[in-house]
Amino acid sequence: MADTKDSILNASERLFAERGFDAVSLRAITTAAGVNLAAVNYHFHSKKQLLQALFTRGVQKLNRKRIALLDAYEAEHGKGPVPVEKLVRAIIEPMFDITGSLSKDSKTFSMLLGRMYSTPEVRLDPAMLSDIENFGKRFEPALRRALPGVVPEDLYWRSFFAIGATAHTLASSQLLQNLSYGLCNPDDRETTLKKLTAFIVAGLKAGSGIKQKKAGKTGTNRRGK
Amino acid sequence: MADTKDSILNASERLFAERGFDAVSLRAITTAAGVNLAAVNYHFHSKKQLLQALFTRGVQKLNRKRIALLDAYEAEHGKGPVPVEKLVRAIIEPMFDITGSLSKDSKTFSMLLGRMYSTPEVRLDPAMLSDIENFGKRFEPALRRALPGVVPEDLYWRSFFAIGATAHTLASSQLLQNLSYGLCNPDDRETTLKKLTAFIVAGLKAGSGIKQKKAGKTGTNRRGK
DNA sequence: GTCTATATGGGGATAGAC
DNA sequence: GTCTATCCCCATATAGAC
Repeated sequence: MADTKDSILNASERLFAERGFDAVSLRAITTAAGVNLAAVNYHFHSKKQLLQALFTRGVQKLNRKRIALLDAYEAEHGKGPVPVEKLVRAIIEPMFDITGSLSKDSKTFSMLLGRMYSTPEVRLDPAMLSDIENFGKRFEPALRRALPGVVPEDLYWRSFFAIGATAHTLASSQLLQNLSYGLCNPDDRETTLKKLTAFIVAGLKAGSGIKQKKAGKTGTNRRGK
Repeated sequence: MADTKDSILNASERLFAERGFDAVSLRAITTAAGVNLAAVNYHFHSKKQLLQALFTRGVQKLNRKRIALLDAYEAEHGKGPVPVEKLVRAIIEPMFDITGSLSKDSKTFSMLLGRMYSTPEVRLDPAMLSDIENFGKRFEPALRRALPGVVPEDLYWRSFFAIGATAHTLASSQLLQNLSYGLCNPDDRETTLKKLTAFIVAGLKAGSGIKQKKAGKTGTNRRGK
């Protein structure tokens, strides 16, 4: 049985993901976790630091899985570059996998993660920072090799956009079902992953075949200005 | 001159965008607006409905501009389809333009809009709904024509991802500056637009038809399931 | 480590004079 | 329409017994 601390983490992960940080009171958390109200402040010192701990735990789990996938792919491809498709997959797939500790709801932390990017309450603590650095050190070179035609600046831009698409998918996938009049089913994990990966890969590769979009040649993209 | 109601709208637009809905008190709003505390409830009945009004006002402004742009592009292209690039541009560009009523800060509503998608407090009121419908009725056919190779289901998926990329850019562009160690400058509006448009267009077109994306050796795009 | 009880403060909303 | 004063609730956080 999870001890008090873990119960709190698991309950708050779910609640924050569902309702957002401000909308969830400590009372709601402790009730859901079956622990005493004062336990949160005893174990985490404050509500903010609880959120902090939550993210740190989640991001670490996440990056461990990502790097494991990358390791596998790199082994598979020997000295050649790992194709972009697989790199994107390695980064994104774990975000749709994380089960927190509740086996029934598979998307709790992912939803929370989707919210994180627009959650100013979260500050990067040292543990999380070093974790993110490790992640970057592993994936950046791999991406560079896989996309030799994309200059570093663009690689940042595009990765940033990719994060946005992913975060939005994690946080608001329900919206898609409405917008598409039921045509798209975001609860189908594998389909979602496939569509998202295809979109991101295309965006990352954009125009990397032949022409650069720098001033000079206008190529197919005529800007009427 | 802005009357009380508008002062409240403008002040709250800025504050909500900067700090988020819950983090901004009515007292902060009325102080910033230079009006009395009770004025908010007098004019908007509640804090939630203030947010509502804010979104309705913003979305209407936004869609008016978008449709005007589309009109212009369609006139320009006669009976032929408007290229995807321009459609994307017509949708996205106004989001980076909106100045609210504060001439000095150009991104207030846009940032707020970026947050909206993960803001459960917002419910679509009738005015906003009909507005969004008009928007869809104008742009959906145009997109279909511009992307004949993309099945409707995928068009929804991809538009959804595009929204995510855009929202993220609007809401957290500051993040990019850090992630890229200063290499990318998200305050440069025109560059941001160009990069974002290129990314989205590539994602929308992904694997459609023949004419684009030859990424050399990794171009093994196994389609079909 | 866990609980009860409480301190302390801020929040949204309103009543009612002007 | 605008203001003052206030109500009342609910939040986080802590003190101190067990």
